[in-house]
Amino acid sequence: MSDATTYTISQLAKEFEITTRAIRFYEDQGLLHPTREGQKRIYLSKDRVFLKLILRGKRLGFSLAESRGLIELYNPIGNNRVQLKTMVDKITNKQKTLDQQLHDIQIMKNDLKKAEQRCRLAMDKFDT
Amino acid sequence: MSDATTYTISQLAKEFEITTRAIRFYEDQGLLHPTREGQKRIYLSKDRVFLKLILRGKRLGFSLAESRGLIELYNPIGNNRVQLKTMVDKITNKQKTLDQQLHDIQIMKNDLKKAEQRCRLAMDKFDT
DNA sequence: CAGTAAGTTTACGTTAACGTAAACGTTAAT
DNA sequence: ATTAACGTTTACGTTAACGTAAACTTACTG
Repeated sequence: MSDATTYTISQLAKEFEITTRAIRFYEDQGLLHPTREGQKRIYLSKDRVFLKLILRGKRLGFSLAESRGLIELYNPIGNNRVQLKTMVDKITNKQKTLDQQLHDIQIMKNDLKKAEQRCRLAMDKFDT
Repeated sequence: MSDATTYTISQLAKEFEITTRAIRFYEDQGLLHPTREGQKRIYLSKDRVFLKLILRGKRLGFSLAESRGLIELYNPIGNNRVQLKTMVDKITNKQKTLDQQLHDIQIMKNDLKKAEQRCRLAMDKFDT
């Protein structure tokens, strides 16, 4: 499970088509925690997973703060009852927004389908 | 089809739980086109539909520019072949990003489910 | 040993999407 | 007549998420 593969900052930048600036910024915001080899940042596969999560979050319109919240759910889990309860609440909330998004997407897909049909009908008339 | 219901800016603001400032801003950006009664803005049901669309877009992380693009799909459709082709392309692109978002949501929902299970397991151990 | 390729820090600039405040005009009620 | 509730325009302020640039180090490469 503990993948020992490491990555440089430019490797990750290339793979995910983002800038190194962005990656360093995510670190500033506490989303990534690369180790150092001298001055240089070394990223573990864990960081790569988190990066994926960040970008997935961005595609869904999440802020970096929200993605940081999601990343924290990957941690070895809080110690006491209260922390666990808080965690479950956070999870439940996220699940609700995801379900809302699912619903929104269905509506939009329907609207787009209708719009597409209108276009195709109008185009057909040109071809007569 | 032509609903004659009209709305004041504060009615819409209250209904959708946004500020009047935001609504005026959307007009500035060319997303809404209320008529005027003297100085005051009067919104038709069409505007209300567009407002819904804007907020739905926001929940999915769309920019106002993107939502404006979506609104334009509701128009009486472009005149010539080229415009129609452009329109269909835009629609196809949006459909792709929506499908990508659907995929992203499935993954996230799965991750959240696992995280929730870990939490519940940890909580069960407290109750023994 | 000069060059260049990849890394670093520091810092100011930029865009989107409003928030906030000032200063003012209607209309209705007290 | 004044206060309240709602509306208007104009304009500066704010936050997030980087972009861009400068100035520098480290490592290899011809």
